[in-house]
Amino acid sequence: MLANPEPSRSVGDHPADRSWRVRVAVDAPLRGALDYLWGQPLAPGTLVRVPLGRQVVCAVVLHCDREASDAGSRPLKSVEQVLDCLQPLSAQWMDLLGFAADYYQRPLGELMGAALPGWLRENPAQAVRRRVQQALRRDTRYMLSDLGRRQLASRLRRHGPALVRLARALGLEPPEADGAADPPAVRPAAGPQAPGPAAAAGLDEADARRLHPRGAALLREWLQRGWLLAGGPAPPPAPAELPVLRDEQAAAVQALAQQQGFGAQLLFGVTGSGKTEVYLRVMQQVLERDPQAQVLVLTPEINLTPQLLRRLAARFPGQRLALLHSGLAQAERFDHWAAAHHAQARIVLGTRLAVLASLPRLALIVVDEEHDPSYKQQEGARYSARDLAVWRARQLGVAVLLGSATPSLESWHAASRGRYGLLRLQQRSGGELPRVRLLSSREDPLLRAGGPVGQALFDAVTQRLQLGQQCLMFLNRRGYAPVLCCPDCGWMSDCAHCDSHLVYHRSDRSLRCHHCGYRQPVARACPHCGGLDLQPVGRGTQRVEEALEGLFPRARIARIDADTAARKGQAEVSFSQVHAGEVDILVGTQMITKGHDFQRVGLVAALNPDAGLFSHDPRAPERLFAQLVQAAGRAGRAGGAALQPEMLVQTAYPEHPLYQALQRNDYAGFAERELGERKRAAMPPFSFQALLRAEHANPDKLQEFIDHAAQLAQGLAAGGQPTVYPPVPSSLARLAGVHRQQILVESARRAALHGFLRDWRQALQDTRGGVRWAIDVDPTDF
DNA sequence: AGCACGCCGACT
DNA sequence: GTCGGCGTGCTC
Repeated sequence: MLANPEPSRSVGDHPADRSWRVRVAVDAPLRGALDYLWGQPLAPGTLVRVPLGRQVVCAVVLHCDREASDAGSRPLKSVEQVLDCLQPLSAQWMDLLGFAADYYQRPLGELMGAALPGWLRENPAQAVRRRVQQALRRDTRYMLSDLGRRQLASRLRRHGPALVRLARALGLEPPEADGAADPPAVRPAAGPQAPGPAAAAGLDEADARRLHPRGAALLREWLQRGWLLAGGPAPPPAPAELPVLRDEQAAAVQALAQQQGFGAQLLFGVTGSGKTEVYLRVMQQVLERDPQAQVLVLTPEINLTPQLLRRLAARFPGQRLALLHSGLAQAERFDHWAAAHHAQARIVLGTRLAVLASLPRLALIVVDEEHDPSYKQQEGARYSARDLAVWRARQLGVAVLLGSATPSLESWHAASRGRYGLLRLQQRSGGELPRVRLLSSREDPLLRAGGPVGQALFDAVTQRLQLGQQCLMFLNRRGYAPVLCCPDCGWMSDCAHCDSHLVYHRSDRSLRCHHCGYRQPVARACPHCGGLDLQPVGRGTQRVEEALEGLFPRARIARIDADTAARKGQAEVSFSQVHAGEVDILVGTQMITKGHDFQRVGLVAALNPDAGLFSHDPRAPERLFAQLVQAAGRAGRAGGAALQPEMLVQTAYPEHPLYQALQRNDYAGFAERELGERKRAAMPPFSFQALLRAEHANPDKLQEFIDHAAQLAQGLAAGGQPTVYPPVPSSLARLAGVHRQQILVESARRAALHGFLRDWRQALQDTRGGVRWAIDVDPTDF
């Protein structure tokens, strides 16, 4: 299967060559499967290239049987190429994608298209073959398995010296003492600390070729027989070098060690309680128990978690680690995907799309920051990577570990019902949790005067700066001011294409729409009345930065948001300046609350987080709570500071239960209250929802469609299952010149909702009118 | 999704 | 007289 030296066959013209009917899924918005012909039967999961219209596309074999001679119907086309250098996708992978396609109401081919690397889809078989051979060879080292050790040991005497050299280089001890063994030419394995004997690093194909004329072929052959392990064994880290686990951590690791088969465990740990160390220990157990096992680690955004990547690489230096995220170049992503698909990568670290990766030996899934909204795909197939991770773990009978300091209400609810295990980490390993102080912004003179910083916050910052500590200022608005306003006539800088304001950016004197990207130079005079006194209203990070420069003239101030990060690497430069102590005050959006632990930050301030309290989006409070907890966690972990780290929240509603719970560090209390509200309102997790989103440039056409859809839904939901709410404009009713409406449906029973969605989708598919629409199952964004 | 085919306005 | 708008329909 692997690296078959024969080139893939092209189609022949003999009828005998076309006697099997191959049913495939293609990445086109086609509901049904397509049939082709091929000379031999192809296993389900085989990747092929097939002609479709006048192009050739990648497809996955679903099924294969003898050609049914349908006389009269149009003759089938033939499969063009079989990508036989890649193992067929497993039945379990096919089932996973089938489930996801069905659950999220999307064509199977579309899901497969999303799961397979784009490079694979766009390249012919020969190019794929070349790349696979490279990808699987490069940096891949092989070690003997126990089986291989026994088999080779019993054969060594019968073979020549070249084979003996090869076997020894792979780690087979010489049968008798033999001091003359020359060390093989082996590069050290990738990874920051990979010392140890040369054999521990394993051999790659190039090394093998140097040791034996047929070395590379032998490696492949032995790999197939199970004599070899890819990646080499994890040199087990010496226990003395590992951090000592606290009791809570040890108990969590122990719980996972004892778990048999499927189980979802919610690892609820405050910031700094050592969740990552628990992941690493549990991973180590799994990787050691089965020398071929693979672990999938999901993370919200890979660019924001360089520390996790570094720790994985440092802890498992011998293992090949694959990365899967959209930031990789296409060909590079293919290499990682292929390494995972052929089980050479034992550890796969990726963002939500990685949950769909082919992982034939998957034995454990870790979902870090499981509450993070970015696990939900917001276009195309709108799947939840967290939910699919749990499904996949159940399918395979393996553990899934969901980690968070502020779990999603869904997971918390599942844990409180006993459906998930609950593992708590409540102690912080280094330093104390920052104390939370709520600062009322109501009577503050500095805020009344229009500044971003109240008196209490000003004093606190001053004190920290005097102590040589750093301050983090967190504000969820980039730009200078969210809108420009004419005091004479009331004109506001509205976007011509969206129902939103143009944000004033002072750096280049532009007005920009943060939704559609529209951009224009800032007007000198009011375009409506000609008034010259245009006023920026409200505050963004740029304006805060400017104000802070005035308030703290001697402080070194840096800003990190999507605008400063637009320059490649700029954010990392700023972050490293903070780490190096070259910055006193860092201003930014939630970008600064993720991924980085700052040792010298003594104070974290949320300048104006109240918008999350009263949003029409029912999930806004839990997002706000999670954000604030995350921000608080940035405060220095190095104990021994002269002053305890603090989180300050400037709010007009210090008595609000959300802030009160934050102050008590009481996630459980917050969650119970939110869940109570959810229950009263019959919202998830006490019901199941789906949303029909429709959009069109012409509001009348959109209205016509959405009314029709509502009518259809009412007809299909006779008996009240599910509840169909009336159509409403979406939160940005007009975006980039397109009008948007939506219909919410909700049911207490998932099966009822699901059956309804099937029928509704089918009926909608038959309606014409050019309106773009999609069903969003378990929507998180309204 | 692509990529055709198919009927109605402003251009060499 | 053509070039080209995107509505409609199909891809085994």
